[in-house]
Amino acid sequence: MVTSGAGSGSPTIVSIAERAGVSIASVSRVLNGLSTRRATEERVRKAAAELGYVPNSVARSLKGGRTRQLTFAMPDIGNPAYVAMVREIQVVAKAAGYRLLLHSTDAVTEDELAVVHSLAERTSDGLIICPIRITPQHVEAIEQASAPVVVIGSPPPDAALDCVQTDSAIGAQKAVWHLADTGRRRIALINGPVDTVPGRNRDEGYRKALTDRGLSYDPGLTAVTDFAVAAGTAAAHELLNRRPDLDAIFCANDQLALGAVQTLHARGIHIPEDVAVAGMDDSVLARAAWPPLTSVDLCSSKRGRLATELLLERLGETAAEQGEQAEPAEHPEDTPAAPRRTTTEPRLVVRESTVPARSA
Amino acid sequence: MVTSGAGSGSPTIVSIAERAGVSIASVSRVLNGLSTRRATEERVRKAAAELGYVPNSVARSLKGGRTRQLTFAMPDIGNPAYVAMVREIQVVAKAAGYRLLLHSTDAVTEDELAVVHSLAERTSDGLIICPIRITPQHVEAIEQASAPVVVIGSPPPDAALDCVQTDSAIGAQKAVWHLADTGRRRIALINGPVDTVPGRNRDEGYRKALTDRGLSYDPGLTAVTDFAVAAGTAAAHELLNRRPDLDAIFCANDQLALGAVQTLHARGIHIPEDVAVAGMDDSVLARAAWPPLTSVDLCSSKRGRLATELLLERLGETAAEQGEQAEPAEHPEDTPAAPRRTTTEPRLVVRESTVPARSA
DNA sequence: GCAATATCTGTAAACGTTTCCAGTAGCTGT
DNA sequence: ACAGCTACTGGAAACGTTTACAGATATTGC
Repeated sequence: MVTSGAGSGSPTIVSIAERAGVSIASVSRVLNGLSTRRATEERVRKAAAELGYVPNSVARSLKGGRTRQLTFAMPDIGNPAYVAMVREIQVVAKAAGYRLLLHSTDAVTEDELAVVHSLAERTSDGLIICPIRITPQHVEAIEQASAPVVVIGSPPPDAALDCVQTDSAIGAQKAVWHLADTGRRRIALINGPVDTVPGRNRDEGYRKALTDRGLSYDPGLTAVTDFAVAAGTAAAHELLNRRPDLDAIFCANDQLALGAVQTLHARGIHIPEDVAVAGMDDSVLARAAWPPLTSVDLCSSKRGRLATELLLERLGETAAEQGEQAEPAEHPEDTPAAPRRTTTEPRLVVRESTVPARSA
Repeated sequence: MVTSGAGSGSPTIVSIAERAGVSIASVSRVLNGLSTRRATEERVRKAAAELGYVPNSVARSLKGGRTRQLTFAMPDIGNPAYVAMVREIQVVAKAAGYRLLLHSTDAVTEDELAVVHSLAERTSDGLIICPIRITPQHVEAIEQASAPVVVIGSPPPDAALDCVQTDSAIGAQKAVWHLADTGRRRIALINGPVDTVPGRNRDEGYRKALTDRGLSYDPGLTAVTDFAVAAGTAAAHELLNRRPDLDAIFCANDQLALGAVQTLHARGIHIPEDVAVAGMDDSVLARAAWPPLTSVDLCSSKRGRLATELLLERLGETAAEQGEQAEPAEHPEDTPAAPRRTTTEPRLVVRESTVPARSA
């Protein structure tokens, strides 16, 4: 019937232009709400509706240089702490009109670097990355990255990176203080790998807290393993064999704590009467356990939100309720914005795994 | 110094062509491994390396019509069953060279339809969607979708959709059989909304199993609420108030079961001696609970994997180890491939929440 | 060394948009 | 009805690739 355009694929701006008898420029303008004569607008809208036109986002990205996609890379989606981040990132990103690309890196450095480098492919407009080991290569790759990157975690202080961190050493300290203050004297530690930032910090906080409370550090009371439930189970067995008199276990995350709890149950040891258990992350697992776990809230959700907001700001999405006066507009063009570090305060959440519930 | 190209943005194929003194066509050919004279290849590679060239995936997508992105849309990333799917989908997609876009729909129909329709934007090459309510609009939208869609779930039998399903009615039946066969007589049900496919199926399986074992259906023993931990806690309280003599609770998923377990603990009721509890999904929560939960494995991971493989096949990625002879190549072009339904078999996993552990 | 061939290379078009620029049509005021 | 202005419109270029085609080299056989 008609000349062309109706042919094969989905309708484009060209099909609409033909059908409406206008130029593609006019179609584009109508569709983007630029001022147009009433008659033109109506014909274009009609044609677009009849054809069921939907703009091609790839073409739009190519022209506009923005994909409206963000990437989140984390070590392990099996860890509820990261799930909490994903959820929050998704919400904020979606609200700002961005889609979310997900990467699981298994905490493998090469994979993490690959994700950073892949920004050069222009597949997404920005990256939130959550590395548990931060090498000089990480820092360099991120500093050189071809799109904004926000790190969730704690890079070395001299690294000029945007990041959202939490002081998990203090978090660990708070947990151990709490254990000591509720009368525990032989407090064990089940930690993740100490060559990771979280592992190192937890170790540091644990030791400091012991000193603070006049307890001595005893290597026999510590175990180092992976951040996972099964690892917690095994480590707890080992510790109990070695030191049957321990009266508390502080675990570097909730997964480890859950594992430890299983071991204690299996051995008929009462929580918290015989042994108290505390975890970190305050993830859903802390509430899922029995007894509910005392845990240090490291603000996963909040960090996810803050990271996303910071990233959006770097992307020039004036982060709406920024509260501050809109001053920083005067950027001398070549000065990169000063890296910003945001810190959240860890918070101890006490539950029945360390303190018996008062009977009802 | 040089004429042009070095200017602003990242290096393109044009910059390389200039630097190497060849045409952009040659650059493209070298970079895509097409046959080239040795000298040309070397100069191009050298120039590309010096400039740190990375191909622009958006431009590539526009030309090629493929984005190498898949989308996964699920109701709630807080549910570990979906997390299991995400993880598996990620792995398979990544192995095939696809990135993964994530959508959380909160099980809101409009959001789900929007995701399906957004395929027309060509943002991703295919979609895996996991709706818990499947309306005629869903079916129609998916049938008309402008890219392949695989449903994880159970659309009505007459819907011509690719899907990966599991018979959760039978799953529920198996769980209730097990409870009855271990001596329980007053078996309660905590279900999710019955206007969802999973809710309806669980209800059906529960009733069938009761009949099978000569138990009568008692509305006073059932509660309907949301698929969430807090909902499980509340529902269990309600049921126990109403029927203090119940001796088992079958829960429509692990989150509800976990909630129920909390309630039982809080009331000092012993599991499984006084009341047995069974859940569904066999998620990490089932192992996290104490006592570990008997649960019906609905194959979340496997369904995620199968769905992704099916989707990749629809995308023409010859799914490698397909085993079959490569016959179906002869497609008469207009016949759409016959919709395929894959079903996984639910499997009961018995743990201590229904059967006391034999003492060691 | 020459023709015939095989191999490689460059030009240009295409993918679907947005946007600059110049031109044209429509208004306004008289 | 006309000048002058504004408001809209169409042509064309651009974003960074891939690829068909034709044209240019290099290779081979004698």
